[in-house]
Amino acid sequence: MRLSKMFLPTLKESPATAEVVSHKLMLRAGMIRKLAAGVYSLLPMGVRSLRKVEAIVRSEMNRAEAEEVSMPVVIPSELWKESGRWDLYGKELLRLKDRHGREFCLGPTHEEVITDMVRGELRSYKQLPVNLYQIQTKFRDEVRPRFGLMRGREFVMKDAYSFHATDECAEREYEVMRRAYMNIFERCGLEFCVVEADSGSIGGSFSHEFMVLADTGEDAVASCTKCDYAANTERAELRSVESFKTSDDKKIVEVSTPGVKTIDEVSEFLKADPKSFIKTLIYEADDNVVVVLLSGYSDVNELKLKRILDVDTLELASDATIEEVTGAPVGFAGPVGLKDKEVKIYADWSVRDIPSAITGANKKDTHIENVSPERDFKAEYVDLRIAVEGDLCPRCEGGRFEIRRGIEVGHIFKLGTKYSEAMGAVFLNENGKERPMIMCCYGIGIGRTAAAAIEQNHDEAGIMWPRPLAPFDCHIIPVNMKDEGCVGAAEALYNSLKEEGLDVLLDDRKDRAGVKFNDADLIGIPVRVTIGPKTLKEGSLELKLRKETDARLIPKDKAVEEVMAALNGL
RNA sequence: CGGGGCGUAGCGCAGCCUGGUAGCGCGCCUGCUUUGGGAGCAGGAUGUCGGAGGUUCGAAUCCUCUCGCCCCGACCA
Repeated sequence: MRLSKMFLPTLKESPATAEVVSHKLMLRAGMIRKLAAGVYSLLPMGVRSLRKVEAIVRSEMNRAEAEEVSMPVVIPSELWKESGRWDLYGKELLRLKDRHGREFCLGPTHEEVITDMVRGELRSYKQLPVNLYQIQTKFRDEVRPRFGLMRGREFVMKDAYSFHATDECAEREYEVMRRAYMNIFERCGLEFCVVEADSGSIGGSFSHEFMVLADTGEDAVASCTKCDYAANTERAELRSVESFKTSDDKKIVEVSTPGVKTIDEVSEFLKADPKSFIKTLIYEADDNVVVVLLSGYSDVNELKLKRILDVDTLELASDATIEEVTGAPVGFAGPVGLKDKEVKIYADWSVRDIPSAITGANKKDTHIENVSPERDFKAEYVDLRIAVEGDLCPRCEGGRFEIRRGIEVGHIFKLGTKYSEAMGAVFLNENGKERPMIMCCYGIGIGRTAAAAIEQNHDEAGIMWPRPLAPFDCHIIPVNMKDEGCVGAAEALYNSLKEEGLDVLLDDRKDRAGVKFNDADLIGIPVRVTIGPKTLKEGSLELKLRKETDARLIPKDKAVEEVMAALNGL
């Protein structure tokens, strides 16, 4: 491609609204432009780079013998009503009506459509398994889209769905896909890790996320320093505490704490360590009220709580409910004495580790000291906290958690029969018995992967594309467009490299060298060849890798081989 | 949804408090010079000041409503 003819509007300054590096650089490098919140157009440079991601994804999916299909973006509401998600999915599902008033939605994910596609067609265990995928635009009306392609409302996703006759078969395919995903992200040149994850509203029995490690990541990953356990912190299990720490038998005493409510305030007021507090939270779960206890320094993991309670909705109780349950204003709740009120108390394991605790007294302006969990209240002990740095690993002896930030670029789920049962996707097994198909699904954010690659590969001057994702392989810069030798050599190299099958960018604009160099650094093509009159006189050109600071001279008549060699070394 | 902020030229911003005929830098166009890390000089074009209503002799500026965008939180495959 000739840069003089390319639609490549680069920017010197970052638009004010961009916050993260990948977003800023994608805007500056002329890859994307915003149309509305979370909705972007891809410019030629953006398309090129996303196509590279798609090509890698497609080739690995095909190699794993999944088959490509293409499903509609506009989906009739009936399918979503069948699965039950029309009512459960919430506002993220963009709903619309056609001219007849029939309801549709824009597909945020395609379990319903694919299930509808195979049911009726696949009737026998002999026709299973199948694995179908597509690369397609999705729409999710996110509450807060941000960071450009990282979290858009409209985005390109590769989604795959497999159908099986048996659990074993489903799990085998899950493993095949896990490997395919590892190949994909390795081929993209990304530093990533695979973690256990929560399956969220998509449902299912287990799932793994593929996380590109980057400080700007929206997810936190806990990984063991000793064994290979790694999980999203919203999922990470913690080591259980089986026995109570013995208390020293002091009697409970009330202390007056006028107007002092939060753990910080009370610990300051009583000159007590926050670790000796039991934090009491009151939740409304579906239609019930539950009380949750944690050690004073930890935070509740609402996903774990939701799973334990097996409820759809969970939120902190209103002030009125808290007063009703505890008999005291907000800020003085505690577990002691609550047993009369028919509320279920769940305590995190960490509470067992506090022999003599301070809690609210369920009485205005009052706390109590010397509370002994075993002696003074009954609770069900479960894993409820969010994992933090230094927590003990649940899987090995002596390992501890390390917490890092990650960008979720891929997610695979074993769904089980959630959709096949709801939608009647059944087959006949060897015994002629009707059974729901076992399903798995597998997703990759294409644009997000490209964005994550930039987060991981950039410097002050711009993008440093990993070769496999780069919009072009080689960038040729004739330094002076009025120098015939210079232009001639550039044209010749441009043509030869194209003949080698490379994607080549020739900066044939009549601009000064500085402009070209700065744009080159910004758009980040991995190999750059500079052709200037000075070195040309000696029969050489300059070859520079974007990731290295220094250029080296190469003989003009060996230029093609040198460029190929440099690319192969990347 | 709660809290905060911003909408003025393609981009980045000033002007608003204290009302008086819209400005700066970059970019863009023309010409000459320049040509190895975002050139210099000269000339030039570009605005429903997000929108609607109001106050006023007069509104980018004050008031009301509204739309859009961004950040933090809540929420979320």
